[in-house]
Amino acid sequence: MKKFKRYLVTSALPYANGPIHIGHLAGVYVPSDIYSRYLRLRGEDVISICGSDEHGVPITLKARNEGVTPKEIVDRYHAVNKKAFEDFGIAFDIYSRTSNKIHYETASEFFLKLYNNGEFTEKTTEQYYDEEAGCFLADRYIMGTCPHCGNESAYGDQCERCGTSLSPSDLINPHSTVSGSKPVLRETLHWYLPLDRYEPWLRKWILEDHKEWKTNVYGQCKSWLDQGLQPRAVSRDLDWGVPVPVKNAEGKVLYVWFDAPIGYISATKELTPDWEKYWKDNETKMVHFIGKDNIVFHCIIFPVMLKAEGTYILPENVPANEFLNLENDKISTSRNWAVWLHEYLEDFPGKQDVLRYALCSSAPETKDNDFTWKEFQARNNNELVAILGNFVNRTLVLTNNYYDGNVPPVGKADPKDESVLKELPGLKENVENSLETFRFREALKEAMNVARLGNKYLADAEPWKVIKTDPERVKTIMNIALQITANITIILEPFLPFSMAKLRTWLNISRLDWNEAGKTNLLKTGHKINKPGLLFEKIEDDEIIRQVDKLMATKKTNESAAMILAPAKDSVSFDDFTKLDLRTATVLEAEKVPKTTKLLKLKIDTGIDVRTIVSGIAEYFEPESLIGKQISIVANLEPRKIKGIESKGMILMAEDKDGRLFIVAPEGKVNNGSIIK
RNA sequence: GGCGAGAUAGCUCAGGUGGUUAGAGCGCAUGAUUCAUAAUCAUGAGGUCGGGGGUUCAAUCCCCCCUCUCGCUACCA
Repeated sequence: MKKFKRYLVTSALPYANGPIHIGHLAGVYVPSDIYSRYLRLRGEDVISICGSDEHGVPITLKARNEGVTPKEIVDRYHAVNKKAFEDFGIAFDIYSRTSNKIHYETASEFFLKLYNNGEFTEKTTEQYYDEEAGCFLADRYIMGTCPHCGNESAYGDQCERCGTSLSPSDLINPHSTVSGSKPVLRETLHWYLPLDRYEPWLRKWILEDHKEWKTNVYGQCKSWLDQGLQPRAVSRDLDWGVPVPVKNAEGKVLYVWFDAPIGYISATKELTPDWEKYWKDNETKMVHFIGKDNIVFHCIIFPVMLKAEGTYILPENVPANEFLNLENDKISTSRNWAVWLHEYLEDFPGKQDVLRYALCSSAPETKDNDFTWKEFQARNNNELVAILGNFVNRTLVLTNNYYDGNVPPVGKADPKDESVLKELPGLKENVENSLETFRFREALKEAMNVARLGNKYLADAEPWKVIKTDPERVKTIMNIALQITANITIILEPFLPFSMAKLRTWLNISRLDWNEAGKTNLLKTGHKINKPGLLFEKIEDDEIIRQVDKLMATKKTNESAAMILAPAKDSVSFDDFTKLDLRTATVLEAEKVPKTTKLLKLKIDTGIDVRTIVSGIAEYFEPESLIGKQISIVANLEPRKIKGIESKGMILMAEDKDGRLFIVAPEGKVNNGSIIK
């Protein structure tokens, strides 16, 4: 394996429109922190970079909703998250933010360099424009009626009620959320990064040179490359972000995906004048810690940017994790289904390491994983308390009882002692190998094996028995148990920094270098240790019940929450109503439209004719079950081609809160073609 | 529908190159033990490796088909 002189560790920049939750931690920040703490402990030159990602449309929207400026939003969450990370012991060397001046400069320079090198293509497209407010509108700024579910407050990119993804042109009665006026299409110029130009290079760099990447990462990249890459716009019409630094670009900013990863660079610049050493020297190993939603940006787009710029190094690895669920349900900010870091820190003061441990032991490394409070409790009580805390406690208590806290001398080691001591270097190596291949769960398990080894040793050697018959022998036993304890302070340090700091004060030692691990003379004979406390406390059922209840309350709130009903529509004249030709009809044939998930092709008898309707209902109805069913239709809707099939009309359905569809039909059998009025 | 990832013990997961009897932690059962926060240590039970075909002397692993979960994507008048 190539040896590197220094390390640059980046962690995905959290988006500054909400607080950090356990999903972020398990996927990104806990692993990256363990990794960088381990490297520091080994004495490597390593910097760990993170910061708030503060641009983009969602922040401007949230600001608008709350009637504050975007700056106020990002200031708020930057402060909350920065503090939460600090309190939790995520030891970034810098937690910067993309609204900093240095970032504007860095991002502008980066853009200009690519611009001047002719790396961009320009394209004029039609975008929606608000004539009253005098600005272009991002999709999110356009609202209208969802053509799918009738929700009148659907956004131009998505209807929040039925989850359908939309484009602004889909909306019925679109209006700008800025001024309320009707948006018009207007031409606008944007710059594009032609990813396709770099496809051959990417194929080699990833598919051939980085076969060691995690299968989920590698597979996803391959999938993108095989589908063929498209040029991607690097600018947007928006007033919140880094302005595009060229002429005739008023009102245009760098698209947030372009701007955000450059945040890693500007944060490094802010941290050290030596930043180029980390970004431009082949002897630096760069590692991006991210979640799986970010794979394409960090493995394809950002590398293309760096490559196009020409002077930067590329990541050696991108250990993306999958997602963490919470109590069997997807973590969701909008549904408040999460364990928020700042709340955890309040509810469980001093228990940072417990959460670090629980999240690392069940990190979603190879597939989505589920966090439950019951498991959290079990990890604490059965592992941290019972195995680690207990071993440390019995060793320190015995030492204090027998020797008044002085480390006793080692006598002649018997074969049992020697075999135990010989295991230490092996365990240390196991942890190293696992960490260096980004298997954090495995690394933690191996690290805990040191404590297991200690417990087993004590049980076998039985110093509390031997003390009655051979006190000299007990000195050796306790010395060895103490050396194991000292090893624990090193090997578990990257995972449990708070507890190991505590343990060091009890052992009365300062922090030891990783390379000391495995040695059996870390504590000198006669060294005086302090009175210990408890390393971990049991977590009782009531604390867990309280947390689960909190979540159940959330669930109840969500379930009982009234369906978000579309507001009443403007009244229409009777004449307008009579323009609609609503009729009864009967389904004659029904089949799935090939290569679609939702579409059914129906042949129906409308009384006046037999026609074909394509309808997006396949997820809720078996085709056969519809045959013979009476339905209601809009008979005079403009025909439209869907997946190449001409659809003449629309079937009326009632949609429940959860998206389930129900046929709207006459109560009794009536003739096909009967008018509905 | 397409693409990617996954499905292994009650739970969470290993199983790098196909090769004895498929492993670990937690949980469970039994025994030992009492220095320790009812902690520890030992032993054990527990598996149709999602289902079905195929290749092979040999398949958890390779190939094909299917089912289910997650993500990306297409589709919704």
